Amino acid sequence: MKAEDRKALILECAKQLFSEHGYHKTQISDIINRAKIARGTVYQYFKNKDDIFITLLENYFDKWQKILVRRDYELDFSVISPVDFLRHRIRTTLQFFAEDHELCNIVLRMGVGLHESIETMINRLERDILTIVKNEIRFGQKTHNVDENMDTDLVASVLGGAVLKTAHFYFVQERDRFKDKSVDEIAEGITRIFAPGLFSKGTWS
Amino acid sequence: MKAEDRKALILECAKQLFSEHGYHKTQISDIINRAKIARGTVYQYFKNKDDIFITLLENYFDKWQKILVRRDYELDFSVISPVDFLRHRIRTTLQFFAEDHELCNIVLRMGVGLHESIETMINRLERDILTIVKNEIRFGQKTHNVDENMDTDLVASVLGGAVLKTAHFYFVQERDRFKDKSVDEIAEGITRIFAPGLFSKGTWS
Amino acid sequence: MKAEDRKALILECAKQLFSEHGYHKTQISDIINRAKIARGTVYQYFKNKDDIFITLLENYFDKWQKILVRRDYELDFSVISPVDFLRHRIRTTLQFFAEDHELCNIVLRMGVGLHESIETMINRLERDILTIVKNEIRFGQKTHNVDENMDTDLVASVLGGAVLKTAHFYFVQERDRFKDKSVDEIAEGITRIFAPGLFSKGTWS
Amino acid sequence: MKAEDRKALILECAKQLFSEHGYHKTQISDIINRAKIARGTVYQYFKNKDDIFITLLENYFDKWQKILVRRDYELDFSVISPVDFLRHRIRTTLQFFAEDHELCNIVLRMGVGLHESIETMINRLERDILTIVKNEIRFGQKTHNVDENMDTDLVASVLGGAVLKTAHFYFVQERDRFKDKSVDEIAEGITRIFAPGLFSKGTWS
DNA sequence: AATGAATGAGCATTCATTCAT
DNA sequence: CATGAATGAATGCTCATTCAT
Repeated sequence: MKAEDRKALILECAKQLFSEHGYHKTQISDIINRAKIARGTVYQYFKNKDDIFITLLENYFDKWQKILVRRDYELDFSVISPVDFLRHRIRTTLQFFAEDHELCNIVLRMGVGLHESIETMINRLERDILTIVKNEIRFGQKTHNVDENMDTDLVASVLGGAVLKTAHFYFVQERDRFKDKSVDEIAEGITRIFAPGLFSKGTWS
Repeated sequence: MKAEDRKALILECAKQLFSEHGYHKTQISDIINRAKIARGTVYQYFKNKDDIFITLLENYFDKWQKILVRRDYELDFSVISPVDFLRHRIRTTLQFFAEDHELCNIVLRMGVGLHESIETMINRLERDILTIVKNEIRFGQKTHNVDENMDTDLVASVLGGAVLKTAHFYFVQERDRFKDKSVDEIAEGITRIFAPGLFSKGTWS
Repeated sequence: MKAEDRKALILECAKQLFSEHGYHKTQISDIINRAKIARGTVYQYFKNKDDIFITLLENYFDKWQKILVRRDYELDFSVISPVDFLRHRIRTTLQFFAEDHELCNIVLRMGVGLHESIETMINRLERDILTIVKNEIRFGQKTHNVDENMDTDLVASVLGGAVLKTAHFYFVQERDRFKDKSVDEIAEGITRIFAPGLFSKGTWS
Repeated sequence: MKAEDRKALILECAKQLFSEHGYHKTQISDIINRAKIARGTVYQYFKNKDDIFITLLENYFDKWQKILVRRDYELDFSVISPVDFLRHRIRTTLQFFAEDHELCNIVLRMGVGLHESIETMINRLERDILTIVKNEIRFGQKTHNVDENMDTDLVASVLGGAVLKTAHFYFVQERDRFKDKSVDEIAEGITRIFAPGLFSKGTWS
């Protein structure tokens, strides 16, 4: 077996396991068992466990950037409409994640790998939050303020993802940079983005 | 010191540490050092380390639900417009997260305690993704397809959060339930939600 | 409740628990739960956990010595035969253990209190040893060398207890004192004690 | 060093320590210090501390059974007398224990690792019991009812071991099975086994 | 290069004992 | 005397990493 193949084998097995059980619950033992190689071999190709994980992420990111660039060549910007461009971007991104759900899970849920009981709790919490959002959209549909053809699962997921990520962005990640930004201002901004799409009936035939 | 206070003290210290360093890198020793209590005391109030984390999440979720209910009393549904309702919901949720950025960090599971180098890598990846999205929005603004008053940070965060969360929802979390749903269909749905808000000029005065 | 009663209560509960689960697996918590007293109260009457155990053993030994002395008054040595004396001594001792099987268990099986799996193993080993001895006695009965009315359970227990205890006495406890004593010599001695009783037919009508 | 040797080394050191200080007082640290190996090495060969102990017991029991079988080939059952057979069995068993006094101590479970003070107390109790028995035998010798050549240490050990083991067997171990058996019946049985051997003068020349 | 036995720092958890109320 | 919250020393076990073969 060639060196490159062996490295790829380790990465593939690690990817599966990191996705299934998360970083912490995945042990070197698990990786070598699945790859059917010796313990020391891992360290011939990777500095340590972190290195495997980072390589995985880097590969993934590179792949994404390449896809973005490649797909762009297919677009003729002088012709395509903004809506088509947005749709294209979203589709390309989704396609990318759809093709490798394991890496999708790793990148978007790095927190996985806590103990059983905690995972259960987190999953319940996530589901509960989405359910609440979904119920409110359905209420909007009943009162004829929201298009009945809208997919509630989709809207809940989009809204939930947007709001939570934005909260995290302003209040944690870039907290210092935006410490003067008021909650009202952010809420207003998000509302303006969503309101037209959510409350303009007839677009979801 | 009353028993309830002591339990609250442990939770408070644990919350800070879990937020700062994540679950795995936070040790019982860190908690007791910060709380200035004895090792055994932790186990008088909590079954184990997991129990602390779960209690934190549960408290947080309860708190959120209570706030949602309480704020709803302030609304007169017969009068309020759908947009106002949406804005209200978003503001309430943001407010909640803004008030406790530590729990925000824990719940949204960034920095769950991976090693230094991995955290760095993940953060870079996240920032890079947002930057790409931001650049595209700016491009839209230059071509006068997107309102120039729009906050690119906000839109990037909203769009990024929405798309990534939706990818995770359909391709990982609820993969089996939606295995027949096509990527195009999902992309179309997301586009319909965002397009009206993003490309209707004049709403961001 | 009077002080003496309270001390007796603690001893009684401790005795039960030490017998059921052994010294190590019995925790102070178990004792105070069963006695329905406070944790600190135990230390008002006993210096520490050891003190409880030792008090239990001492009480037991005192009791036994008193019974031995008391019963002796009932005997008229000028009349009683040696056999009757032996029978009397054995009966008295057995009676004593029979009256308090919990303390019997504590005194005779101090080793109890290991982990589940070990206890299981030890018990199996003990049963296996007795079974082997029993089978050999039955073989003796089939070849008409041993009285058929003899109770094989009893003989196995007596022989097993005698040989194992003697081994422990000469090879562990008093090893130094008897380092010159040969195994053959000891085996010969034990044989002489048992042979007449085991192979004289007709005594077990 | 070969793997089997290393496992044997751990077992040997553990055996010594378990015999010296008992199961509970023997720590993994003690074992690795004596074996001069690393902490983790222990867990490469044994699942946990219990596993070491159980392996020790199992090895010992297997060894005993094998010796019993091996020695039996040496016997010609058509020729050997019952007394010779009994002597042979006892000698074989004693020989086995004599060869490994450490395992003897472990199996017969004295000194299972209680605290210093308790061990002392238990040992005193044991010695006292044997002394009482010994004195009574000497009294029998003075009254010429017991052969003067009899070894009082031996008889005390045999009688003590037999009676205590039998008490434990009927009143604790197999309590439910024999709840109808009277103390008198048991005492009578034991007496019949011992009386002929103890009171027939001239056999101990 | 490949192997896998050996390593040992690191950590959660237990539980007898204390002491302020 | 009684209480029970607080204490902290003690310990078994894990698992990423190393290195001699």
